[in-house]
Amino acid sequence: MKIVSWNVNSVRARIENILNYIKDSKPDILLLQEIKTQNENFPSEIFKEIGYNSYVFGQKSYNGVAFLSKPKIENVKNDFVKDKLKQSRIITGEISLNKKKTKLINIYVPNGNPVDTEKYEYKKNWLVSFIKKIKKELTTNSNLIISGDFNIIPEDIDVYDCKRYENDALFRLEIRKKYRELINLGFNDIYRYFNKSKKEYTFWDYFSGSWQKNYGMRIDHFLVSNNLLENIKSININKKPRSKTKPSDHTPIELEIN
DNA sequence: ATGGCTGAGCTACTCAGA
Repeated sequence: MKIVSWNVNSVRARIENILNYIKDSKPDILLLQEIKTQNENFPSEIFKEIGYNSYVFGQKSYNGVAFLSKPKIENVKNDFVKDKLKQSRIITGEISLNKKKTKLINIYVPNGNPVDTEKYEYKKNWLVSFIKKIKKELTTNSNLIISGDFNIIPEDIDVYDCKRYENDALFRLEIRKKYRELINLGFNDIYRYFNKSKKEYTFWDYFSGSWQKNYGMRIDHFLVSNNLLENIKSININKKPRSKTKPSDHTPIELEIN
């Protein structure tokens, strides 16, 4: 089973790129973030035509997350954490992996910049609530996949210039510690697990030739619970979509799991 | 290099992204 996470930066502006990507990479399940549209304007019919069910938690203009899936996803919910600002940042559902009932958790973590503002506090509090809920979830379910745009650079090697980002909301030690705290509940950062020292990124901003200069960062992740580690076949950052015309600023990260 | 580039909503310009 191929499960992919991709922050598309607007599903409607990106529709051609998404369809081309699906044709090329044939994911079974796509976790989308930043769809930037309400449920009623999500192009579900277009995806239906190529064999994908849509499960959407949209929002006007900003945020919004969704699943596109060939297999049915059960028990889809958008209330995993209570969002204080009522932003659409999380959608969960259940699939079966090798007879293990598995919860898929698709997240779009707040950016948090600028630091020392209410935006930063919102990110921090969002992560605190999320970790608390994951801890609770683990008491009844050991098969969890958390994936999406975390807006967290885990380590120095995950950004082109760590000095420049040390006081940024994506890289501040306080935020990275939240990431470690989450992992320490019993997860692995699957990209880093299979690539101990490789420098690869999932995001390059649109400014001043960042893509061409490879000024990027690794902020989109797959955290898989220890119980599912034996099921994993591979993980891959697919840079091709970022090189196309009218790209998202993020590129897909692809997990193969049995 | 706190700039510059892109999308939504809307139709001039602001907000948000990271």
